[in-house]
Amino acid sequence: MSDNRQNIIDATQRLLQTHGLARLTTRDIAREARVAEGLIYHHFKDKAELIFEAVQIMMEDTKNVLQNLPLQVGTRALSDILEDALCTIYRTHYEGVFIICSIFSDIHLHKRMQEIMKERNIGPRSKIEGLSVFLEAEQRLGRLSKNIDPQAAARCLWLITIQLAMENRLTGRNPDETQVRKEFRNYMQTLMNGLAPQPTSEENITMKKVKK
Amino acid sequence: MSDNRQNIIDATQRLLQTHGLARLTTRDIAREARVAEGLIYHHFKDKAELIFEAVQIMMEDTKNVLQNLPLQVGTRALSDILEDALCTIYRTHYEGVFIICSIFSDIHLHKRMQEIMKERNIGPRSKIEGLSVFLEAEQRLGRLSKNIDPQAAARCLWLITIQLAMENRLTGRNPDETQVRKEFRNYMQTLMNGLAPQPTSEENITMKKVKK
Amino acid sequence: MSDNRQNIIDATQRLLQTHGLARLTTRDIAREARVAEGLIYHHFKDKAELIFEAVQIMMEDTKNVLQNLPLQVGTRALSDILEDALCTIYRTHYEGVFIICSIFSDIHLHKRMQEIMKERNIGPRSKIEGLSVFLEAEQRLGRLSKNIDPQAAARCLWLITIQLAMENRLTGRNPDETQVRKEFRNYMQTLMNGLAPQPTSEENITMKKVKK
Amino acid sequence: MSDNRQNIIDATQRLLQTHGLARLTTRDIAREARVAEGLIYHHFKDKAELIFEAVQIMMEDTKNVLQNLPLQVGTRALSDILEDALCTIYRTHYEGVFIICSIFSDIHLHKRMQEIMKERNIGPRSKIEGLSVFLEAEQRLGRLSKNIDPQAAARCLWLITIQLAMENRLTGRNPDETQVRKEFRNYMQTLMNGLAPQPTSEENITMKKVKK
DNA sequence: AATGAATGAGCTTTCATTCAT
DNA sequence: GATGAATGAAAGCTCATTCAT
Repeated sequence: MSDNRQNIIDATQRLLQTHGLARLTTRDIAREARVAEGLIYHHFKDKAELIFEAVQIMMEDTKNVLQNLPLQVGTRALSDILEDALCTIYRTHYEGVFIICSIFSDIHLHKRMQEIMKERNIGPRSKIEGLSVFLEAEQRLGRLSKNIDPQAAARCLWLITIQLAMENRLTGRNPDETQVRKEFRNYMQTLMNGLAPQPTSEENITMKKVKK
Repeated sequence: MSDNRQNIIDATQRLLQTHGLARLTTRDIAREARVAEGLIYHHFKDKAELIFEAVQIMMEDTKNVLQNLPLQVGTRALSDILEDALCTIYRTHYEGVFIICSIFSDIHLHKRMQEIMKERNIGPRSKIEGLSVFLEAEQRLGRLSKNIDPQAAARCLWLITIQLAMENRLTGRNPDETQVRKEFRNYMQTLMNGLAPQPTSEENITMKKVKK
Repeated sequence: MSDNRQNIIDATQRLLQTHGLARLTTRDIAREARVAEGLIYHHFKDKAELIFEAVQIMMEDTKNVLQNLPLQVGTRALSDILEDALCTIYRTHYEGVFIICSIFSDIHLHKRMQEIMKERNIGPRSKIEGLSVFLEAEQRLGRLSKNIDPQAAARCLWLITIQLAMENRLTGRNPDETQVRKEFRNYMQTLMNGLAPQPTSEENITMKKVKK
Repeated sequence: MSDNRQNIIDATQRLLQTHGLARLTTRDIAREARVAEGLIYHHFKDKAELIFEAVQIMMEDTKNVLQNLPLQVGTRALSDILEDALCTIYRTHYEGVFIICSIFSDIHLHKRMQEIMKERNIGPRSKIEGLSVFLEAEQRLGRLSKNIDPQAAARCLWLITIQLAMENRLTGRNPDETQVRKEFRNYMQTLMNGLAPQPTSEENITMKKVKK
């Protein structure tokens, strides 16, 4: 006894993640879900409704994952926590990048999604929020510079994961977590030290380097 | 006497911005350009090449700004130069984000685009290159920290503008230039100072602030 | 209750024989079979696969005759067995020469056909094989010269029927079976005796003639 | 000063020989002839007329080549003369096989060609005639078995070259003359000795073998 | 005579959707 | 609920032909 409605939604999600919306056909969905093509129209009014359902569920999932992130404030070395967080965000985006792009490619879909996102408060802002709150807390603990704006910082970190996820997805690579982690460390070094020239003596820089 | 090649490109741009890629058909393009459908294939090898051409022209502004960036090394306050550049990039991407994402949402189209880019020796990197070269020069002038990797920094700046463009599009907002500029300044401050807490005395920070 | 798959194949055969491949369109096939054009692609991967299927069925007779040939080894006069077989091959090829040549006239189609044959492990050789095996058996029985290469001989016989079919089609003639049979006998005599002058006495030749 | 009319015909012939009729476009012809596409319609009523002209000229050429063959009766070793002749026929067919097949693929073209061939007495029969006459003469000289029918023999030889030409053209191979010659010798051995078992003593066979 | 941009009908193929079973 | 054969509109693309220059 299988819940075919759910099967179809799951199959749609899987195909959206791996192949995108542009070439997503009802035939492929039916094959992936191991049901007849006609059954789709028994459970959903049309293809658009099915896609809409699938995307919505994916977005809720992503939101939940990210909102549970900042429970770890002060528990471990900051860089470790951040790395973990970024890896989670990376994974989420690696899975969702095709969908996000797809929504932009269809003005109809885009408009409807905008409405939904407003209603349910799902959106990039709301997701970054979790990271931002976490950084603010760490800042209060003195583990982050008092000069930075936590929101802006959260965004910078956020962006890097998106970029990496898109690049890897589109080039067909799927590096394992250790590799991803290594790349993040590289970017984070730049972000932590800042772009501005250091006004202090040479020792300072050396010290920093030693620290890491 | 009409240049139909240009007509077709213009029509494509118009339709991309108003309806998105998903609903873009050669039939519609021909109708919009008031030419026969077959003419498209006289001037372009296939639909992908036409889209490529349209996107290239849309990105012209960004290209020009970034290629001319190295000429401004050391001319004005670093933050001013960067702000101007980022604003232009932002604007172009705000206009074009629909189209760029669309291409990413269709694996077939994306592959064909990469082929065309190879044929013509154009790469997405080439745009960031200008920014990267500029940052390196500024670094040599001592206006940027010696600890940063100019390439990584260029990427961070680049990403921020794209992300901002996407986010505003996704949420349906269209802030005017002063607002955009303000937001950039916020990000850049974070990037310049770095996330890490300053190990030196309070004066240091004050000095930095004064400098800007 | 109609088997539309078969309808489509039948319609294809009819159109191939009456109009040739050059003017064969999927539209016409669908109309002839009284089905929707799209149905063709439900039952066949592409137009080439449909044509392949149609040709296969047309060649069925030849296949059966040749595969059953080894069962007749030594049962009747060798020349009778061969004549029967060649007549069937002739007939099939007279019907099918248009189509076979058509496939050779389109490089794309020809390549696709070879792909399909590879997929299904079918080869044109396999038909000649039956003839070749038969000749080898007869050779062991002493009813064929020990000096000949059964494969080369099989090929010669095979070619003669095809050539005759092509020539008659090309010149617009359609001789009845007795005429065809007579012509084959003529060829076979030449093949059996060989072109080389007989080095032995006159009696020899007389003996041969008596034998047949 | 160039005769563009002839240029176009020549280009058409070249393309027909190498690529066949099925994908022959006026655009390709114009490019091959280095003229504008429109010029074709200045010199020929339509594409069909051009093709017709080109094919006709090719057929006349072939006819001439083959009718001059049997002037060498008795001049050299029989096998040498035959080998030379077969090589010429082979070459002609290697060049013409696509055309022959193409004519079969279009019933319209086929019917018109049939008419023309009748009018001008060009056809496979008339071409084989030359070979047949030659064999008859050699038979009278005692260099061929008195038992064979020269016409049937001519056909057998003829067929072999066609078959080899088709096979090589379609598999994309173009073996040089020595290779072709070697293969012919193999077939000719079978044809010369005949398929029938040798009724004479064992020595005879040995003698034959020694002879070769 | 020569050009090549422009036309538009027609091609193969795709795919969301329907419907008899 | 479930199937999958069947539909037909529309997609990208080809190509013989025309025509202003």
